[in-house]
Amino acid sequence: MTTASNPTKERILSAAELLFAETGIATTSLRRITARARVNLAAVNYHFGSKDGLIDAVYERRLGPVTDEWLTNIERLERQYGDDPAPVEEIVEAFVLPVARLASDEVRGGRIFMRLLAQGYSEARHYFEKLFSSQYQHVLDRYRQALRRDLPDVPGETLCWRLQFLLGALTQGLSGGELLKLIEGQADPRDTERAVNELIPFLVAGLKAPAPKPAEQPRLEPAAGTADSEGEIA
Amino acid sequence: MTTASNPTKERILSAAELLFAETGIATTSLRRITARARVNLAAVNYHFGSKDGLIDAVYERRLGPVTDEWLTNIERLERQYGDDPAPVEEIVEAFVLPVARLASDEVRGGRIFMRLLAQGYSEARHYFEKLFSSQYQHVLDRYRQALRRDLPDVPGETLCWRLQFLLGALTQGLSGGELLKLIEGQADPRDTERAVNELIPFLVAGLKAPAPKPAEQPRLEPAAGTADSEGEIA
DNA sequence: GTATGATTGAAACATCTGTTTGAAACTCGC
DNA sequence: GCGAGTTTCAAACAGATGTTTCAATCATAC
Repeated sequence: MTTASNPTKERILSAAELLFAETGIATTSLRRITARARVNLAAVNYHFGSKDGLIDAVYERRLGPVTDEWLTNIERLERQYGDDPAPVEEIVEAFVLPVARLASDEVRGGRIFMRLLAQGYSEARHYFEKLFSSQYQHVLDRYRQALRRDLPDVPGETLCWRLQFLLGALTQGLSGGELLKLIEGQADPRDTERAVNELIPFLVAGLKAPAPKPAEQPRLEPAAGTADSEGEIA
Repeated sequence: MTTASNPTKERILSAAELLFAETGIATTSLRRITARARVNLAAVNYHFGSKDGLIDAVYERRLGPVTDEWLTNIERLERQYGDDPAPVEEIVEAFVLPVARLASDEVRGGRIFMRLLAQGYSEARHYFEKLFSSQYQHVLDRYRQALRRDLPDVPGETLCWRLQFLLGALTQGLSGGELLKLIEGQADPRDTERAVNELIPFLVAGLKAPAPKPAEQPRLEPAAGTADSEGEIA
């Protein structure tokens, strides 16, 4: 009914995903999408209601399986280890692998979507916040609690920060590595298997790091130059 | 001539930066910008030539000082330690602080720009690639080499990957933490000083992590469900 | 075959986009 | 005070955008 049985709907989704990732969501017109999908312009509004509906559908198609896998994995760990803390490595792997699997889904353009995901916070923020608070928050919290049990020396707040860093490194690392190309020609940014192999020790070590000393001295003394005050705008 | 002495130019830049960060670059019209800046519509084309010119100027205004500071810091370290390897902590701090200083520049809306930076790869990619290859690549390489000397056990490629992860965690961590809010209400995402304090141990530990074992078994066996083949689009 | 509902098609809709124009308003040296 | 150069302004420009319309086509059950 919803998938695969309806070819034009899927054609539109794939074309949209590709073009969104290539040139951004806002700058991609429905005409470019429908031309790429070899489908009539009106088909988008017919099948998805509006461009916003299409955007939602593009994200939904990919993110659903990831959430499911996240949930499956954490539940497996909880069952497996009971009240004992699961090893950090396994928790991290349980979190990273579903995303990596998405990124490595070449035939369905997974990596393209990863780039879309990395930019999601900006262009489709309202959708993300809705989606996040309804689904991911819950899952993410399970992972946080699992890590918490395993890292008694890391304060709760610090763990929150580190989860944020983890998410940043994860999306950046799996989104195809535009930056990596620029750092040096060496590593192949398309090698997801390799990316995972590199990511996990990095993240595990970061999570396990000793908690930062509370304050020391403030390191952010005001910058040297440029002291114009810049009037507010009403 | 160029800065501060020309009020409308600065007004446009600030209004554009704010709106770009709030609603994205492509979806922000010149009319919204000029209205916010209380300036005539034609002023943008008069002062910046085009919308693209304005986008460039917005990025340039913030990124110039960061690059300068990056360069200053790495040169100070090179001078200070000579042929000895500088401690990883200091290298990381020398890299993180200029960005953090930018993010904490509340009066000039630095954090807003950080969000813009985090989304920069997608919306202003062409500009970023130009800018990156002309400026950052060079600086980033100095940091990479400094770290390389200090981490002889970490293979070159692995270090490249880790630099990428570092950049991801850095932008995500300093961009105001939309995610952090959602993880849990605890930490204050606006506390840049705190973010730096948390970032540095995390990144240092990640960089120092033992190198990953080459291959093991492939961890990305194809996902369980969803086996529709998804026709290509020509 | 024919009638019913879902889908496609080409064309037009109003609106918004970045940019340009040319006249008015300034600034500043003389 | 005047006039050259810079900056502002309102108005218009051509083009692209998302959406709607309504007839044509398709599939399917009777």
